[in-house]
Amino acid sequence: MKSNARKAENPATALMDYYETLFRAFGPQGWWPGRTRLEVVVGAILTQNTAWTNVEKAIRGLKRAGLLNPEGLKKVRVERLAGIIRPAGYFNVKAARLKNFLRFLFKDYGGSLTKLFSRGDGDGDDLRKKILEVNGIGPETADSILLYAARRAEFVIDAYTKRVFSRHGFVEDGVEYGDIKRLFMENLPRDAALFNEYHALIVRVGKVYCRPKKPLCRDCPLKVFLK
DNA sequence: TGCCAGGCCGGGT
DNA sequence: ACCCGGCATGGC
Repeated sequence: MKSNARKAENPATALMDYYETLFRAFGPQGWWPGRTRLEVVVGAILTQNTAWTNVEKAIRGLKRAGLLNPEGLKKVRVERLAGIIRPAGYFNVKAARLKNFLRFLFKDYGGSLTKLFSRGDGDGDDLRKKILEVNGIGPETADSILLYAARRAEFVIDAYTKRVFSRHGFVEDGVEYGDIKRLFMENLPRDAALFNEYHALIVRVGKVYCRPKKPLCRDCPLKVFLK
C-alpha cells in the first residue's frame, strides 16, 4: 500500500498513482463540455462558485437567443445578457465579467479566440498574465480557459483539488493557488491531455467522496492512499 | 431547511 | 499580508 513516506519521497510517482486510480475508477470524463472554444470560455466564467447544471441552463439560453458568438455577446446590452444568464446565479456580476472579456477580446484580437490563443514572440506566461488582467477572471478561470479552450498545459486548481489533496496530506488547508498548482506542474509531465483528465477526475471524486466537513472515505477509490 | 456549487473583487485592518 | 462581505440561482 502507498505510504505517506513514499509520496513525500516521490510526489511524482504518488500523483501519477492517484491519477491512474481515478482513471481506472471513473474512466474519461469528457471535459470540457462545450462545443466551441467560446462556449468553454463562457462556461468557465459562468461556473464560478456555481453548479454546472445551472450553467447549462444559462448556456442554453444564450444559444436560444443566438448570442453565443463573439459579435452577439459584444453587442447585446448587459441588462439583457444578465436576464438570459440568470439561472447561473450572480447574474449581474457575471454579465459584466462576460462583457469585460469580450471588450478585451475585441480590443486587442479583433474578437478572435484564434488570434488570442496563437503563440506570439513571448513565452506562454504572457497570455496568462493578459487574461488575468480582465476584471472578473482570476487564476482558476484563467487556467480553465488556457487548458480547456486553448489546450495549453496549465493545471487547474479548484476547491475540490485543495480539499482532496489536503485531506491526503499533500498540502495544508488554505494553501495558496500558486503553491498547489506548482506541486502538480513540477511533478507531472507537462501534458495538456493529462492535466485535462486529471482535473476532471478530481472534481468527479470530490463531488461524491470528499464533501466539506464530512469526507465520505468509505467507498472512495482514493481511500487506499490514506494511512 | 440549510448547505453547497468547477471564484473573484473591493474594502478594511 | 490576510480577512471579510457581497454576489444569487437551483438541487438535494
